[in-house]
Amino acid sequence: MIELKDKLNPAQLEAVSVIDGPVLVIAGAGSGKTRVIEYRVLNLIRHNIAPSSILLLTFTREASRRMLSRATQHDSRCELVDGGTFHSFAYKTLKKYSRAMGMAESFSVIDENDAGEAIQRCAASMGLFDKEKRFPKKDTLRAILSGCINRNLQVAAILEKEYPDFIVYAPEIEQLGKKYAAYKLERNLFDYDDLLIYLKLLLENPRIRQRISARYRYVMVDEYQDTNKLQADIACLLAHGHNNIMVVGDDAQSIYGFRGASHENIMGFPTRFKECKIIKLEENYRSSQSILDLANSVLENMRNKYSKCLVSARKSSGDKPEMLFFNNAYNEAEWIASKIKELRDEGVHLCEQAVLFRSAYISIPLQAELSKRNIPYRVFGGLKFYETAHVKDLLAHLRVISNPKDELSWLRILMLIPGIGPKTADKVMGGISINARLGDILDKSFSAYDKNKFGAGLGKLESALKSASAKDIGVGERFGAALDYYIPLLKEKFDDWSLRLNDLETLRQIACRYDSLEQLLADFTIESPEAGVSRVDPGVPEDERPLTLSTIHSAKGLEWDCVFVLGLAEGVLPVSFALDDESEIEEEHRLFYVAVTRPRNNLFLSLHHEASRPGISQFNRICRFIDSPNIMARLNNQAIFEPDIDDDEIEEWAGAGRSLYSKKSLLERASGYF
DNA sequence: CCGCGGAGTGTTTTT
DNA sequence: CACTCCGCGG
Repeated sequence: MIELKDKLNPAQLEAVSVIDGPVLVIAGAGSGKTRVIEYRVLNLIRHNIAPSSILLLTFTREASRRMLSRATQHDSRCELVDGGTFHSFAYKTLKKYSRAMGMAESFSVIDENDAGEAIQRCAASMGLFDKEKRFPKKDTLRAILSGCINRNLQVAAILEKEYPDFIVYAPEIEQLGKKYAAYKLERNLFDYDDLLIYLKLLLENPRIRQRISARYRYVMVDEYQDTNKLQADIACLLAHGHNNIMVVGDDAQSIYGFRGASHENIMGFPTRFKECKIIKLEENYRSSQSILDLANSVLENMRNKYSKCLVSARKSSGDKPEMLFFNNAYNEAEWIASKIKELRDEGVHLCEQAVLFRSAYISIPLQAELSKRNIPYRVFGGLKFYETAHVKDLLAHLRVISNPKDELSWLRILMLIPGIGPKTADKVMGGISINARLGDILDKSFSAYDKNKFGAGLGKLESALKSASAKDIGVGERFGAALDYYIPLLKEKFDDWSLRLNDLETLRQIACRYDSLEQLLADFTIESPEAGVSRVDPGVPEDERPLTLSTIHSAKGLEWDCVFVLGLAEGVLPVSFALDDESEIEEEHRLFYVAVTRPRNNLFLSLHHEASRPGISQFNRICRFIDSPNIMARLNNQAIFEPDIDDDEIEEWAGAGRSLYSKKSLLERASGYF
């Protein structure tokens, strides 16, 4: 039996030992936050609290899985703890109470793309695009409406702040929001925001709330600094009956402001729960003192003063972080790839190294270089597997089986049929009464078009959907039926169909593991699996696991021995869109802080002079968060890499379409004299 | 009315 | 580059 006091420092032990009542844990980077949650779960269970009455809400499913699997190693009962993201918890709970709420029993969760599509249809039906051609586009409309919900603001307030050009359209956009809400309800569609809205609504009913909070007697929320108003309300409602709520977070690591996260949540927690115990964890177990010195200097430079100073628990000060400058993205990629190899040869496994960046596109030259050198890697963040066209196409066929009212998926699959475009799809859709059952739709609505030129295509779809929706077959078989039908269309639609077919085969393997089609579809939207790799397989030995490439956002809460942060130039980090807004710059600054606090031993910061992409301006100045004396003093080597190149190499560059400067940057420089 | 090709536009971070 | 929008030929 593990003695908690042997494993924890006094502050951690205090947090872990609390059984009842509200607790706020302010946990600096690397201060053992994960450890606190892990042992607190264990401690609760040792006090004979039923594991199933503990609820652990985290930001990613991966995070909750990680914490629970560690706790489970100490005590197998920990496996029964309920956990997940706010969105997945909302889905699960709403599913259970949907009838009580007066909604359909089964519903589909739609992603942002589909949400945009739905909004466009609503706006079009209201004639909003006819009157004014300057009316915002669907993605902007979606962002505005979602902003209202996640930031708890009126349409006019969002417009004023973010889209001043569109202020005149406030009344129309408000109407659109109502129309869109009705559209989704009629068709059993929930977008990400609806999951939270309706969960909150559910919890506002006293009887249901009592029931749910009796079920979850102990609530824990990780990364509380990144919750928005709606999520904080949900957490508080859950704790309403018993006040047994522990929230853990670090205001200096708040990086989801764009999604409505508000530091007021974590700051206001003691006001919301008057008896709340506040525990601060400041001792850092992760990084060497040299890295922490840098991190502390970063904190010092922030406008918002975070009362924090990380102290290393480790003895040696370690290597100073390095700052590297490169002429172009290719030099940078080459250098990093060879350094990674070098470190691996010195015994740092690839899985103990990571490369972090602000935006996914920054990593593309590096990905090419890694592939060239046969260094295996995994990419987190950026484009999602389930968002690719072929995956969405295939899933749409399954979605209409699961929810025949899903107009968006119907339109998608109808338009795949040769000869059917938007107009015809709409017409066929009109024949599909939104109250109809799948069998009726297939039997009645489709046969009307037998004589049309696309009748044969429709017929094939009909029989495919019939076999995919047959009774008493497994999810894998349904998937297979849809895939058989889709393959010819896939080949027709994409030149690179064989790669895409591979993806779909992988997907089929995943589908086979599910008992419920609805759950499969929900998981894909709410907790997207990574491309190809479902999870880190514990069977794979450490030295064969791949390198991690990740956005800084997706790297939150994780750590590695050795971390590279690339693209540290103005306009990349901080991103160009943030440059004229002080609070957004602050968030970029915190993002930089998150990045530098990931490594245990080695940190390499780098930038290249030319970020050339069509349509994007050039960024040549070093990131402002580094460009200050107290930061520079913490960095080593500041070497400027301008490797000698010979004529052959210049030839090679020209052949590969590379150049030192883009046309645009040449022009900028030339005109800079005037 | 479909679907193709060309022009034009705007590029973040995540559930 | 990737995506949308527009105009034209079939």
